[in-house]
Parts: sequence; C-alpha cells; structure tokens
Amino acid sequence: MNSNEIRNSFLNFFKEHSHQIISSAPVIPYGDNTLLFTNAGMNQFKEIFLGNNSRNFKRVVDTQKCIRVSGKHNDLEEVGRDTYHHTFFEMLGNWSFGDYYKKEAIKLGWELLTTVWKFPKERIWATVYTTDDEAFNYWKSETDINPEHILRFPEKDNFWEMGETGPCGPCSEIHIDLSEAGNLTSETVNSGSPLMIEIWNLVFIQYNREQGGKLNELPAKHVDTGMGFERVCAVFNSIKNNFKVFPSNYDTDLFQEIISQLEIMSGMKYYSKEDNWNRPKNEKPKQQEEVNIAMRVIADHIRALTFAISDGATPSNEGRGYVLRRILRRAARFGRILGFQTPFLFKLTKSLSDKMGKTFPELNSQLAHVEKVIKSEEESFNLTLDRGLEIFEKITNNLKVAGLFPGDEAFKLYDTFGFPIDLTELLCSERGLNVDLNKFNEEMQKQREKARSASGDKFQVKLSDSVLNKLSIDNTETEFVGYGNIVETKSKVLFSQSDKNNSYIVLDKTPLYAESGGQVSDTGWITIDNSKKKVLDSKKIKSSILHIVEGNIPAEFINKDATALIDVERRKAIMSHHTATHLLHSALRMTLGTHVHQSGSLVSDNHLRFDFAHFSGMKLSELEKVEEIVNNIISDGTQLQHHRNIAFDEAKNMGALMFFGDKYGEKVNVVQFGDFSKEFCGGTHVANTKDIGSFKIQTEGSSASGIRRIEAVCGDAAKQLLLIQQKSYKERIEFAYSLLDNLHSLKSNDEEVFKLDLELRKLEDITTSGSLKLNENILSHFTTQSMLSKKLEDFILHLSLAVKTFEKQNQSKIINEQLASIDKLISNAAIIKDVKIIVTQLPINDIEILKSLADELRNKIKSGVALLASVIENKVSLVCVVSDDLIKTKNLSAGIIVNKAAQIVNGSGGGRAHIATAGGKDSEKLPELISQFPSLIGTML
RNA sequence: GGGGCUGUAGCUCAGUUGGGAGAGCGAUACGUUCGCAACGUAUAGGCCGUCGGUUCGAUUCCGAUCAGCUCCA
Repeated sequence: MNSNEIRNSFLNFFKEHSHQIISSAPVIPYGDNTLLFTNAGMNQFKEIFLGNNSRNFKRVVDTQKCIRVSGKHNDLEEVGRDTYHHTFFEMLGNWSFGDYYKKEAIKLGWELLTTVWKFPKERIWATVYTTDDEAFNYWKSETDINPEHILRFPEKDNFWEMGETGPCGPCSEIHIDLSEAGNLTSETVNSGSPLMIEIWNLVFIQYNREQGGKLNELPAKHVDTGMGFERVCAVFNSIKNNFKVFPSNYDTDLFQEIISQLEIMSGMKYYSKEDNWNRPKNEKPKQQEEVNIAMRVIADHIRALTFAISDGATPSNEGRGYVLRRILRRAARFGRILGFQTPFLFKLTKSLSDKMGKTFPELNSQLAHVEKVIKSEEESFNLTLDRGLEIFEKITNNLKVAGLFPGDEAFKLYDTFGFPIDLTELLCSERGLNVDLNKFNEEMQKQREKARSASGDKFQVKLSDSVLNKLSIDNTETEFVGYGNIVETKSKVLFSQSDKNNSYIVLDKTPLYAESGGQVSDTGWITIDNSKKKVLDSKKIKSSILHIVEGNIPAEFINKDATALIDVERRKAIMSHHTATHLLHSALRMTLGTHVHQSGSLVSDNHLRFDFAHFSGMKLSELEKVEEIVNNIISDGTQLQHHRNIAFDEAKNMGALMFFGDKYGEKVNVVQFGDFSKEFCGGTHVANTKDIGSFKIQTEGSSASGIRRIEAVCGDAAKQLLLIQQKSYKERIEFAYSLLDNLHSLKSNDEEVFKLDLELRKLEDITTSGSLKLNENILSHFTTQSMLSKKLEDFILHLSLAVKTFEKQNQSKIINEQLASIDKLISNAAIIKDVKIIVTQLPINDIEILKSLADELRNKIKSGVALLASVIENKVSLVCVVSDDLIKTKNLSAGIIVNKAAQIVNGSGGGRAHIATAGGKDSEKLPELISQFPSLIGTML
C-alpha cells in the first residue's frame, strides 16, 4: 500500500466501526494564542475534553496535520539528521467521546494492525500504566498478543497529560520491533532505539487534574489515540522489504517523490542508510551523509512550510511567522550543500500538492500563493546573506587578534543581521580562523535571559484571576439572543463580582455580542433593581459571555432579574460593516480570483479592516470594480438568509466559504446573501443589504508579504469620510491660496499669476456636497471628490514649482544685486596690520543667501576677513569668512572670530576655520558690534 | 513581549569634537568619436523617515513615534 492507501485504510476501518470521518483542523490554531501550531491530534477536541463544549457525535476518526518545532522531544536542529524526526507530520486518530473505552479501543487497535494490516503479531509489544490492571487484562483477554509482550511503565511513559492541569489519564502504547531478526527484548521498549518504535498511543482520558495536582474523576471517559502516520508508512516499508532495510520514514513514498525531484534539480543522489552500507569504498562517506541530511531536511521542511502557508500563515519576524521563517532559512541553507544558490524551495510545492492535494484540498487551491510566498522569502534571505557576507569581510579585514574571530562580532552578525552562526564558522574555517564560540554562547545566553525576564505576563488577561477562577468553577452558560430583532432582553444574573472600578456580570441570556471573529463587542446597558449601568465591554469566556460594567455592583445580585439593552445605533453600524466585509470578500474573489481568502478581519462601528491572501498590490481599476460590485449588491437590496445552528457538513455542502478558524464538527451558522455571498460566520448582520447605505474603500496596502489589507467604511461612517475629505479639500484650497500669495509678493502684476488665481477660484467654487440623503449611494460624490482632489493636487504641484523657481530667481537676483556692492566693500575695506577687514549689515532675511554671499566674498577678497550681519526676525545672524592664507599664516579661525563677535550681541556661534555662523539676541547692539569688529580682529593678529 | 541595526538624490550608499548636504550608478542636455556603443562636459533631482526637546544654530545630541531588517521569548 502507498501512503494514501494506508491513510484511507485507517479512516475506513474506523468508519466501518461507526466512526464519523472528519477533516483535519488547520495546522494554525486560530483563536488559541497559547499554541503556535496544532501539535497533536487532540487540539481540535480540547474543548470537548474540558467539558466546555459538546458535539453531536460520539465516535470520530481523523488525520490531523501537526507541526512541532520546539519542546524537549523535537529540536529543530535535529530534524533531518536522523530518519524519524519531523517538523510536520500527520497524526491518525480514533476518538470516543464518552462512548467506548479501554476494552474496545484495545480490541479495535489490535484488529486493525494484525488482521487488516497484517503486521506480524510476534513483533508487537504493548505497554500499560503501572497500576492499570484493567488495560493489562484487556490486552490478555481481547487480543492474542504474546502475554510476555505486555509491559508496565510508570508515569513518565504511560500517563498522558495535556499540561499541568486539565484532562489526563493512563495510556497504552503499541510498539513494533523492526530489527532484521525481530528478536529485540523488552529492554529496548521505550529506550529510544530506532528499531523498536512506538507507533500508536491509546490514551484513556479519565481525570481532570486540578491546580495543585489533585485528580478528579471525570463524569464521562474518553478515548484519544494517536498514530504517527509517517512511522506507520515506514513500518509498511520494512515489512515489504522483509525487515532487511534500516527503517526510515524518508524511504516511504511520502518523502521519496520530493527527494527524487531534489535529485533531479541538484544532480546529486540520495542514498538510504542501506545503500550507504553497501557503498563502494572509494566514495567519501562523510560528504554523502551531508547530502543525505540536506535532502531530508529540505524534504521535511517543505512539507511544514507548504501546509502552514496553505493554512494562512506567513513567514514574518514574530510568533509563528518567525518559526516559519527559521524553518525556511534552515532549508535554504541546507540547499547550498546541494549547490542551490538561487531560490529553489518554491519549486517543490507542486509535487507536494500533487501528492497530498486529494486529502488536503487547500494545497491545491493555495498552490500559487504558497509558491509566491516561499519564493519571495527565499529571495529576501539571499539578500540577508549577501549583506552578512559584506560585514563578515569587513570584520576579518580588521581582526585584532590574528586567527581568532571575535565571539561578540559573530553574535552581532547573527543577532542583528541574521547571519547564521554555522555559516560564520564555515567561512572562518575556510580562512583558517577560529570563532570564539564561548563568547558567542555567552552573549546568546544573555539575550535569552533578557527576553525571558521581560515576557512575564504574556497571556494574562486584564481580568483578575479571581474572576476567571470563579467563573470556571461556576460553569455558567450564556445564551446569545442578539441575532435578528434587537430588543431589550429579560434575563437572570448568574455571576457578579466587582473590583475597584468595574463589575463583571454574567447573564443567562444576553443580546450583547462578545468580541469574536473580528467583530467588536457591543456596548449597552444592564438594569438591575431599577439601577441602570453601562456595559463597557463583553468577553467570551468558555460558554459564558462576561459583561464588564461601569461601577460597583454587589455580588448578592446573583439570581436577580436583569434587563440587557444594546447601544442600538452602534450595533447597526457594526452589522453594516460586518455584512460589507462579506460582500467585499466575494467581490474580491470575483475580481482577483478565488485564491483570495480571508486572513484577518476587524469589524467595528466606524470601519472595517480586511486582510486577505493576494500577492500583488491592487490596481486602481480593480479597486473601483470591487467598490462598484459591492455597492450594486447594496442597492439591489438582497435579503439576509441566516442559517443558524446547522450541521457542519450541511453548511459545507451549501458551498459556504470556510475559514481557518472554523472548528469542524460543530453546529455552525451560515450567513447568506442570495447567490452572492455565503460564509460561515457567528457574527451579526443587517437584514437587508440596503441597510448598509454605501460602501467606500479607504486604503489598500500590504500588511505582510503576500497579504493585502483593505480598510473600508460604510453607512454613516462613509458619510463621515466624505465630509473629512471635503474638509481637507478646503484646507488644501487655503494652502493653494497662501502659495499664490507668496507668488504674488514675488511677482506682482504678472499675467500668469492672474491666470492661476482664476483657475484656483474655479476649483474652489465647485461644491461637492449638497445635502446627503439617508440611504443614498454616495459613491458618486466620492468619485467627483477624488477627481477634484486630483486636479487640485496637480494645480498645487504646478504652483509650488512656480513659487520655487521664482524664489530661486529672486534669490540669485538679490545675490547679484549685492555682488556689486561687494566689490565696493572690498575696495573700501579697513586694513589693520596688512589684513583686509570687511564688516557690514545687509538687508537680507534669509540666512542661506547670507551664506552664499559670504562665500562669494571670500572668493573675491583673495586675502582678508569678512563679517556679514543681518537682522532676521529681530535676531542677529552673523556669517564670518576667512581666506585660506590667513588661516595658515595668521592662525585665524572664522569659528573663533564669529563666536567672539556674537558675544557682543548676546549670542554665540562657531563653525569651520574658513566659514562660520553665529546668532545673537540683542539686535540693538549690532551697530556697536560693527564698529568694534576691526579692532577685535586687530587683537587677534 | 524584550533587545540590536537601518531610514540622506530615482537606485546603492558616504557623511564626528553640532556650523557651507556629498559620491557612484541612473536621468536630462550638449559635445567628441562611432562597430551593437563608449568617452567627455554641464544640468536637474533633497522637509537628511515623522514629531518634539536642547542650542544662536541639529542630518549630527536627547526623547517619542512610524517603517524596514534581525535575534530572543
């Protein structure tokens, strides 16, 4: 059987035993910030185990996409060096939610392995928890396993826990002996031997571990099993080869197709371990093993990258995006061993989607997107490497200690410029240098400690712990009644607590929406005992909606009657924006293609933000088309069809768009507007698209590579936007007038100025507003407005250019005028001790002009000292120049001179020896300065 | 969440006791020689990321902020 057949065989076996096959949850756990990636089969059922959520099925079978990159058992740096660690893997599992338990789980497992798959019974070993006699006995009674192959292990191996608290229980593992003779002993089980491998873990969820370690028996017991799919494929491979090969997950068809493509692309060959052993003696084993490792690393990493990006993740410099970046860069680096210098990883995604696209359709639909993201990320990594190389060269050219590359420099290369340390080592060894790794590690350790101590309360919600703890004990449940007509709702208080400023209230029924799926929380009011309190925010906590209320509310309100009321106007605006988001999504798919999918969304009362996968920026024409489509649907008045609480499969069959955040198997809501838009959505929407009024895109840009972001407004918010635009248009008109005034003062009575003035008056006279009607589509106003703005901007550009040229002309005119007097100044210069000294005040109000005049003067005077002064805004500005010969022979410095001179007018200054500037506050002392200046110079000669 | 680095002409980047904003490539014009073009000369192009502070004066010092890169968590 090939891998696809093995997977299907697993799923179908359990299907025949009344299990429902469900799809894998995305590998990106949306809505669970405690987890970077889906790392176990049970992630999507966590809520069921915790008792926060129930579903309408009891037996389920699935394969779950998982990514593990950190943790004690999986260090990224180890992946690829051996033959069985992976960043990405599938976990096959069968599940019982309060249905069958140990007996049937063991029986079914044994049946699949030995009867269906025909694994040799004598090679199979089973383990149970030390005290789990029940499981031990079922292995004896329900299977014909060799009784000596049933072993007991303590907590470390056979008691499964999700975390420090939460559901847990004993487990029973199945191991298989893949050695050639099949005669391994019990000591090899759980010893980490690559020949005795664990293939299946049957977990019996029985307890809930409380804070402090106490175990409580759960009301319902569950079965949670996990079978490493890649390992099982390797087992099949071993059996096929009569156990004559060393087991390797990479020798299965799952990886071989990628590896053979790598062989073609690189011209190098991958040898399995078995081949290695039989390799002719003249081949260099070390080099071959490096190629093997490189190919395994790449084959593994490309899977993780492709699946993660297909599920909506993007490489970036934080969080899970950063993990992806590291994976990609590691793969790219190993690619260099295979001789790849330019992007190559992206070429491998195609063969992966060919291989697995049938089971995971997202691989096919996202193929083009994934390729683009990977390629551009590879390109940017190459840039990083190039830059790092340059810096590396600089450092090696300036080594202080010969032969030693400083550790702090190596760390800086790594930390600041992202240059991999092993590359530094490689380059150094090529040059006969040693890297000071001790220093490097020391710096790294410092960095870690700094980060750790700074990231204390990361996941702490603002709410105090006591509120949260109490809530989870009370296990309250709130019914959300805020769809459809929004009315005042009578309900009961289930929970209430206060701190200094706020109270926290849970009701049994509430119309107030709690933030979820990007839609912000409602605000409103809760009335208890005729006391009306404002609701500031609402949060969803497990099955409850917690209202955060202004002021103090005593706890004895519990069980009292309450009425809850939404801020209706605000909510209407939110609904408009939410529906508009759906319409926008559809319009984008129509305009740009179906690869567009949501990758983030925010819906509030005054705008919406929509992130979606699309690689290039949108053209203006595309944006206009999208706006037009959305506004057409709005004016069509399409009625909302809200399918609430329907089965997941039913919704899927309707063809509704799903998002990565959707959990499979739940009851879901589908929001539909005719044939135009159909989406899974828990949010609230307008009853008819007409209610939205109008829709306008504000900005389009990029939020991450491969992700575009659109911000838009509708309804009243759109009108607000229009008003703002009109206001800023008026301000620009004012600005244009002030430019025109400038021009006029530079060049009065000019015909061109007159023409420009006329043109501007025209632009001002066209009014864009008029009175806006309530439901009027105001898009045309936006169009006129943007046309006018464009015209005005062109006009301003033209005008400011004219001002600039006139200013320059004016400037050179002034300079030319003054130049004539400069000659006069030179010939009238005072001479003290053979040095020509010039000092004068000029009617110039621009320091730049003063400077260039001084420069001219310096050129013309040939030998001498000059001080030019002017009064600008009632302050004195001074520029002093000294000719080169005097700097040399008389040791004069313009900086010192101008500073001394400025002291007379209560100022200071400085500069270079040949030219310097200064300022002073007392303009009335300027004549005094001018008269004293020659003698001042005299004292310096 | 916490660090480090970067932001100057269309592009790549120089620019230290704070004081005349530069180079190379590219662009434009002119010229010389012409073998796909080369060379020479000239010119244009800058809120020195943004905002605030210190200062007579800030690209430079200080603070904030935005953007990009990068490491740690």
